[in-house]
Parts: sequence; C-alpha cells; structure tokens
Amino acid sequence: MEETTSVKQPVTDNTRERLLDRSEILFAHKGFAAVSVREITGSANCNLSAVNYYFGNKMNLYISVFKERWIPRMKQVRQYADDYLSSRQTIGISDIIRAFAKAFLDGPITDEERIYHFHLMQREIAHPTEALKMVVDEIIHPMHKDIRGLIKPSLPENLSSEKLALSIFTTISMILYFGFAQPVISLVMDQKFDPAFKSRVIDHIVSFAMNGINGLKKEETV
Amino acid sequence: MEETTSVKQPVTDNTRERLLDRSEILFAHKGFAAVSVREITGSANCNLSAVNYYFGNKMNLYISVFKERWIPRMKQVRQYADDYLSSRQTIGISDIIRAFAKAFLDGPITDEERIYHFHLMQREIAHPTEALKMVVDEIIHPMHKDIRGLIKPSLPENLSSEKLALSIFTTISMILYFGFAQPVISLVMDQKFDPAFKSRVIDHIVSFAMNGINGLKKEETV
DNA sequence: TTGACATTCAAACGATCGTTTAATACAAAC
DNA sequence: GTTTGTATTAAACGATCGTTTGAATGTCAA
Repeated sequence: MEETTSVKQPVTDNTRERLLDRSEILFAHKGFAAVSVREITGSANCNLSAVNYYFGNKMNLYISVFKERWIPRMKQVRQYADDYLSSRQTIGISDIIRAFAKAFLDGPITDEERIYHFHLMQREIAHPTEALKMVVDEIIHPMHKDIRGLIKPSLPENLSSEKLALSIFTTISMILYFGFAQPVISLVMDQKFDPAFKSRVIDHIVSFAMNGINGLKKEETV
Repeated sequence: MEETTSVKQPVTDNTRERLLDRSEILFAHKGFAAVSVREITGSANCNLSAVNYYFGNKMNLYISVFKERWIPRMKQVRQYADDYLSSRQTIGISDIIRAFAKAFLDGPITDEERIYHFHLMQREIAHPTEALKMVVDEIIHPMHKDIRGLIKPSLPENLSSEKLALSIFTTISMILYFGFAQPVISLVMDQKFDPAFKSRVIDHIVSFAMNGINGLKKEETV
C-alpha cells in the first residue's frame, strides 16, 4: 500500500507540544524560577536538552506558553462568549454579563485549565515579563473595548466613560475572583466547586453586576 | 550616670527586622524560589548567614514574614475599618462596604505596601504553603464571619446564607482587584492611580456593591 | 545503500543555590 | 582583665541550576 502524503504523520513536534502543555501547568503552579528544566522535561517525558532544542532556552519556552497556549485559550473563551451572544435575538446587559461569566467559568475550558490559566496571569501581574504587555495588547485591551461597545448602547449617553470602564472592571473582577480564589472560597464557605454551585455562582454574578450597572444608570439619569 | 534597665537599647534585632522588611518585598515581587538568600541579605545589608542565624532557614523566614508582617498588617487594616464604623451613629450596609474598601485601598498602609501585600497572598493561593491555612484561619475566615454578622441585620431574615456569603465575596473581589490589578487597569484605562482616582474607585465600589446587595434584598422578599 | 536532516540522548560545563562552619568583633557582667 | 554570650563575618560545602556538546538514533529521498 502506497502511503499518501496527506495521511503522513504531522512529523509531529509531539515533544514540543508536550513541553508546552506540561510547562504551562508547572509555571502556573510554582512560578518560572521555581520550576527547573529537569522537572519540565521529566514531566513531559523527554530529554533534558529538548527545551533548548525546541525553544532555545527556558525563558523562551515560558514566552511560548503564552503565545501558543494562553492567548489561543483566551481567544477560545472569547469565541464562546461571542457565539452565546450571537445566538440571541436581543442582547441586553445581563446577556452580555452572562456570556462572559459563562465563557470564563463554565465555558470551553476545564476547571483545571482555568485555574492555571489565571495563576499564570497573576504571576505576570506581580512580576511582569514581556508576556504581560503582549497579553494586554493582544487580548485584554481589545476585549475590554469590545465589551464597552456592547454595553454602551444600553446605557444613558451621558454616562461618563470612566464609570463605564470601572463597571466593566468590577464585573470582570467578580468573574476572575471566582476563577482563581477557589481554595479560599472553599475553605471559608465549606463548599466544593461542583457544577451546581458553579451555576449558582454565575447566576449570582449576573444579578449582582446587573443591579450594579442598572443602579449606575439611575444615578446618572437623575 | 547610672543607666537604667528600662532605657537600655532593645539589644536591637535590627538586622532581623530588616530581613523581614526586605524579604517580604522580594518574595512578593518575585516569589519564594526566585529570590536568593544572597539577594535578601544584600538588600538588607547584612551577612549571608544572617537568614540562617535568625530564622534557621529560608522557608522559615518566609513563614515569619506572614506571621510578623502580613498578619499584623491585616489586623491594622481591620482595625481601621472597625474604627471607621464605630465612629458612626448608625451603620448601614454602605457604611460597612465603605469601611472595608477604604481600609484596604485608602487605609493605614501605603500603596506600595498594599501591592506587595496582595501579591504575597496571590502567590500563596497559586502555590499554598503552611502560610495560607494560617492566614485563612487567623484572618480571612474571622473577618468574613464578622462582615456577615454586620450585614445580616440589614437584610431579610429569609435570605439564604449562601447568597449572603457570595455577596460578601463579590464585594471583596472588587476591592481586591483594584488593589492588585493596577498595572492592567492603568494600561487599559490610561489612568494613573492618583488619590483622586482612588477616591472615585472607592465611591464606585460602594455604590456598585450597594446596588448589588439591595437588588438581592428585593429578589428575596418578592 | 548512501547521504542529509531532524530528533533524542548521556555527559559534562561553569554558575549559583541554601546551608554550615569556625573564626572574629563587640559589649556587658564580674 | 577576664569571662560570657550575642552578633557578624569570610570561606567553604555539596547540591542543583540552565545550558552546551557531540555522539547516537531514526526517517526518508536519492
């Protein structure tokens, strides 16, 4: 049987992919410096030299994790929110909030993924590398602007852009907090993050933020 | 002149205090593993062996930072909120929210302190050591219970305790977010965190959370 | 079979890590 | 002055770090 070029195995950079997968988890969990190249390559079941062979050095692997894992995942999450919204006939503010809350907390990524995804970002905020600016420019800033564009039509025209921006940040803050502070929440509330609880959390966020934004509307129009 | 024992210099563990001060900042900024003992002792202007002399080892210095810096600072913040509230004749929900928002964001600690204080906590959440449980048991859990006790009288009796707990967490999440995500917020809003802006942020948090909790009240009593 | 290329591997490099040691400096007590 | 105990210092320890090297292995085209 003649093999076709199309069926041919992707010459697979399989080791490269495994390195990205495993190192993302380790970097998120322990931080860049706390993870050794030996730990990464051990976890990825490959030779010590593989990091330098595929990525040049450890730092470039770290940057590549953001380029090839973190950013694509955010685009996936974002796509989920967009799909949710475009499936609706009318789009109110609560739909927008729910779209993003669901996308982040109950969307296309697993619970485990979400947690280390957030942890990576927090570590960048505490100790920025070139990854932070890349991520803010490519993902966070555009997303923020898009949300602003979505919400604005539902709000009074004279609402100051600062109040709108602050409202978006506070809403996002609630979503993010439940995404990363689960250990603390579980300890204090004595409550596991099972699907039922997560669903109640999303409902809570939506109604809480809705009331916040609607209140804003009233204040302004008075 | 005879020296009195009471005037006698505190035999000052000055080096010990400097080690705590400097290492807290470094640990918060870079993480435990990313900071070397040499960097700490260099920053504290003392000999390399001082860490082991005063704290036994590096990890115990880290734990001591939480015991002797982080937890006392939280008690200081908490005291600020309590003082604010006890200076009022009547205490409404908005007073409670403002008390804690001010205590955290505009209270007795400096902006720099607040940032590394939060970063230390985030690192603990991402990669818990024995410090996390200590901090949750001694500070966070009690504070949460106290806030609950303060707010409860102003809410309908039939409000589920879960909804109350979630409301507290969401309110806290807003406060914390503005405490640690300043780099991102500044980048996106193109706005420095000067005192005027901080004051508007606090007002925003108070009204946003107030509307959220009041909405909760209405939902429940229907 | 041969040659070219991509990948994996074991071994070693110098640098830096946390920690230990033993000597020294210094002040107060006797 | 001597003793005592605390604090600081320089030097060294073995372990581990990121990275480099050069050989071994596998793959496919010629």
